[in-house]
Amino acid sequence: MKDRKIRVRFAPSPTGGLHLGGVRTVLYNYLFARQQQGTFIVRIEDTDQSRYVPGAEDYIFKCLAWCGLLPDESPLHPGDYGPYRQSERKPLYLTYAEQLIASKNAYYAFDTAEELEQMRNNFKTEENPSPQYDRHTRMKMKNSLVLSEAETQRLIQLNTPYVIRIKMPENETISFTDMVHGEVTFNSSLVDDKVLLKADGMPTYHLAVVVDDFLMKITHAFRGEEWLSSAPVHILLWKYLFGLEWMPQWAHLPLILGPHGKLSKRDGAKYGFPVFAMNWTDPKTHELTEGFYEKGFLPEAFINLLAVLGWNDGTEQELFNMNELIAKFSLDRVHTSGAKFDFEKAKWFNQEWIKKLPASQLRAPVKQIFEKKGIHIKDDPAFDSIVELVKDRCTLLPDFYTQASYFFKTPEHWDEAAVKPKWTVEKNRFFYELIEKMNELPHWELHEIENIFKLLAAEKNIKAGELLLPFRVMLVGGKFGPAVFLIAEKIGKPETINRVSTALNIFNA
RNA sequence: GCCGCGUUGGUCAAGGGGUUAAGACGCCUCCCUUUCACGGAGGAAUCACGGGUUCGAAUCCCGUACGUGGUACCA
Repeated sequence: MKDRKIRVRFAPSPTGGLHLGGVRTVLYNYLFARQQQGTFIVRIEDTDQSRYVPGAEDYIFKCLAWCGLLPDESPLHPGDYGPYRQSERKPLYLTYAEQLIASKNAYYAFDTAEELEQMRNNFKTEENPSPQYDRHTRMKMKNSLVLSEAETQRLIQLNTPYVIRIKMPENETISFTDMVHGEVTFNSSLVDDKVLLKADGMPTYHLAVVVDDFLMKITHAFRGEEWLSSAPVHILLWKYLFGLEWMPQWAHLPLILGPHGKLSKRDGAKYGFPVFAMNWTDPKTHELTEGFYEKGFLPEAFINLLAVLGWNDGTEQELFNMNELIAKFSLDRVHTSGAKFDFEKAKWFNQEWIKKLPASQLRAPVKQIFEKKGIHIKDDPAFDSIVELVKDRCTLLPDFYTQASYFFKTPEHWDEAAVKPKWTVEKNRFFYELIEKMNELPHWELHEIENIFKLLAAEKNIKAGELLLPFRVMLVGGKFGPAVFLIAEKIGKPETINRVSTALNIFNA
């Protein structure tokens, strides 16, 4: 790889939701690009027309926007290396595939799907349950290696569907230095003759990545570890087509695992945690997979938790903002082993970020939750002070609703079980008299309220502590929330009196 | 089956020949708090196994086991 401007790319296939692991790959790309003053590109790998899913591409960009990981070049903001969708680059690939045929590193294959299946069945043994199209079998198939030149040309003239396959060399050692794994070695004899160009004229991933990474001048290529096994194919393609000195440096990132093996949508549904960045509804099955956004995560927290799932800076620091990540991220501290995703820890990150951010930054998303529940916020400064008051009690954004909705509306149910067992006629009388005292109170202010409350309690010879919990349940509905007199002050005199008398009816029923 | 990559508490992890093997999440106990949280103090729990190399191995080497990915005209 020559010395040149850093260019990295995230290359998603628009076939569905954007997975946790996908976002982390984007993130590492982004951090690396920003740190190295490079360019971050998004290229859409839509070469499989049978897997085209409408809406998936828009969805991906929506997720990136929410995460704050916007690319410098993409189909939406093209740079000088477009088009940025592989489907729009289709004519390019044939040229390169034919170049490989000319150099005898690839060949035409005319086998039908049925013939391939037959081959696999014929050669299947106990030791080899999945025979490959490789040096053992290719001479028994229908391809330009066994057919005469004339016959090959004739079939092509006849519009016989064909694919172009790479011809893997025999017994060559292929190795490269991966930025996270170090030296990785393969024997070419063990790799099959992968299809490079499909019968519909579209390239497979293998051809497309190599061609596009070259044409787009990619210098560093990050991808999931599931690609490591096909690295030898890509390395050979680089060697045959463009020269190894132009090949990007590879970084194969460790997988993110679920509770039992690879993390899947199913795990999310089963264990009740999101696996996609944002909600995704499959347009065919209408199946909804939950997203971190809708679950109530802050993008800051989502980015933070993803960054440290497979990387750390070597210190005890766990909370990082984007700028710190850009400054501190380094590939040589990315782990080699997969990490199990722990939703409990993920929630902790969100809670930390809620505590960390000022109310002014929490306001917009929290407000949105209230609006959805039918509570319209008019007074932003007042709302901010309430957000500030309850944020220590919230781990996910919707918690703000349960923790603060009583500031805006009368509770619908009361935790009677917390009060009733210790309810007495004396307490009952206390609260009736409290209503009167509150009514007479000229200045509705925290300390004044507390004062009359305590004086009355002393007068009635009841410990204030005995009365505080019932009072709280009357105002809040349950035994939670900040200081009870503060709540009374905030909701105002008429509403406090209203809630006390409403609750009294219920406690006495 | 074959090939690749991995393996430090339940989970995320630091440590890369000599350490009482950090820290975080979660769990438990206590303190703070007339609620719930926040905060604070403590606790239980670990180097997959077997062989080497070495005065000494979590750390290096080799096996084994296990996990994981690949083995598609999917990415």
